[in-house]
Amino acid sequence: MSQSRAQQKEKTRRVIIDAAFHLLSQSRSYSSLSLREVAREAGIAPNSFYRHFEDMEELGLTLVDEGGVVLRQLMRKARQRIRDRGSVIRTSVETFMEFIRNSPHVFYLLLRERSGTSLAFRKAVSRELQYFIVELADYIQHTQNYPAADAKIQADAMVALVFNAGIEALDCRPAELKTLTATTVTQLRYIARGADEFSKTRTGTVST
Amino acid sequence: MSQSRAQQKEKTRRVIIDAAFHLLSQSRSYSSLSLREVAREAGIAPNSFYRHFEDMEELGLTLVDEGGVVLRQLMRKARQRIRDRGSVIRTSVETFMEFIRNSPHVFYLLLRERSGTSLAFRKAVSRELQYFIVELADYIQHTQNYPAADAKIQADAMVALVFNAGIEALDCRPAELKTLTATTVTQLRYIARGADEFSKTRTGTVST
DNA sequence: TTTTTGAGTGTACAAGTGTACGCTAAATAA
DNA sequence: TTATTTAGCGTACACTTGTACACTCAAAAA
Repeated sequence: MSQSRAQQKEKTRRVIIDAAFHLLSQSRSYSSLSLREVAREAGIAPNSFYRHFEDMEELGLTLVDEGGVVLRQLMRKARQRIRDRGSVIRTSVETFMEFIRNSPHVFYLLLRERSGTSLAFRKAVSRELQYFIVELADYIQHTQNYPAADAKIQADAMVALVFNAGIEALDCRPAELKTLTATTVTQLRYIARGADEFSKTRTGTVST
Repeated sequence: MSQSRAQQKEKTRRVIIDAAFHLLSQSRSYSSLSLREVAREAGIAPNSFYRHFEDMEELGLTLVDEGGVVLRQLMRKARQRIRDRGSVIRTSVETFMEFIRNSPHVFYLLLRERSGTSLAFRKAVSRELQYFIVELADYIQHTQNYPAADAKIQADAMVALVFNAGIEALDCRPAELKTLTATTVTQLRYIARGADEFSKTRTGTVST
């Protein structure tokens, strides 16, 4: 039992992280959380917080990283499903909607900090989203045989639309969610189809 | 001078509103503003605030309304420009980018409160954006001769993408802004083209 | 004229905040 | 064994917050 000290510390760290995630909700953004509040929720003294994090910003960035892990797990799951039953677009959108329902706290965090007041946060979230975009762009590039740049633009648009749908999903009753999903699927199809047509029609220059 | 009393009140109200807008910035969201801070910026006593607004939420909703006015002015301007020199998509995107540069405070507000913690705010911003979407859908419907529902879906996607570009524009150096604009224009073209193709190919049912 | 109204002020208070400082006690090192 | 390290705590302090209350004094009403 030569590392029980470090183990205990790691455990407390987890408690703090979980407490912070738990406090996030539709009516509570990360920036509105106070250090004392997180400490209270974690069941530790306010000062103990500093044994684990420099300040709230450092904790926040840790949360974003953890959120990124959840996102990548989601991505893997989606890939698996696509292999199982085809239909890239519908499967992706449905998997994402499921994610929002299952891990709303993570989604709140990423969504809000993406356009939040802290540059460090914005960068961190942006970096996590890039994984998604790059991966999707790769997929498009290889299955559709597009130039990498075009695939990236397309993937970027698709992720933006899915995220946008996520925002609307927050205030949706379950019934409306189906419509929203269908709408989003249609929008992604427009993009896929449009990009496809452009790649066929590729003329030298395009007029304004 | 029989209404100088009401005039003075209106004037102070404006000072408060302007003070609040002035405090908004890339590093300052509305929800992080305190009543005292706004009062300080406006040069009035904290208590005087209550002579004009019930609480900070009421002031915030007023700001969103005023932001909506700015947006609609923008829309009118864009329509004029389109009439002058064609090219709907490029003109719209450029006008919007200009708006972000000229009225960043308004954009910060709408952007953040759209996915913020207050339902009232989310609804208010959503309502303002609907003007945009409906107007754009109308345009598409009439110039392209689409069913209203399809046009709405298309317009919705376009506004989402332009807004998304706006988020990225916030952390852009002017040089990158040109690339971003070009990318966004391409994305909107994908949608326009994709929707067009779908409307042509309209078969009975579409498989998953 | 006198009376009433109401925008704006100053004081005050309870509640919450971040964090500095010094301590305890248990795990680890010597 | 003894000495050192360190996670966690309690107290304390200076600060900000929202807002209740009692006032002023000029404009509007009577």
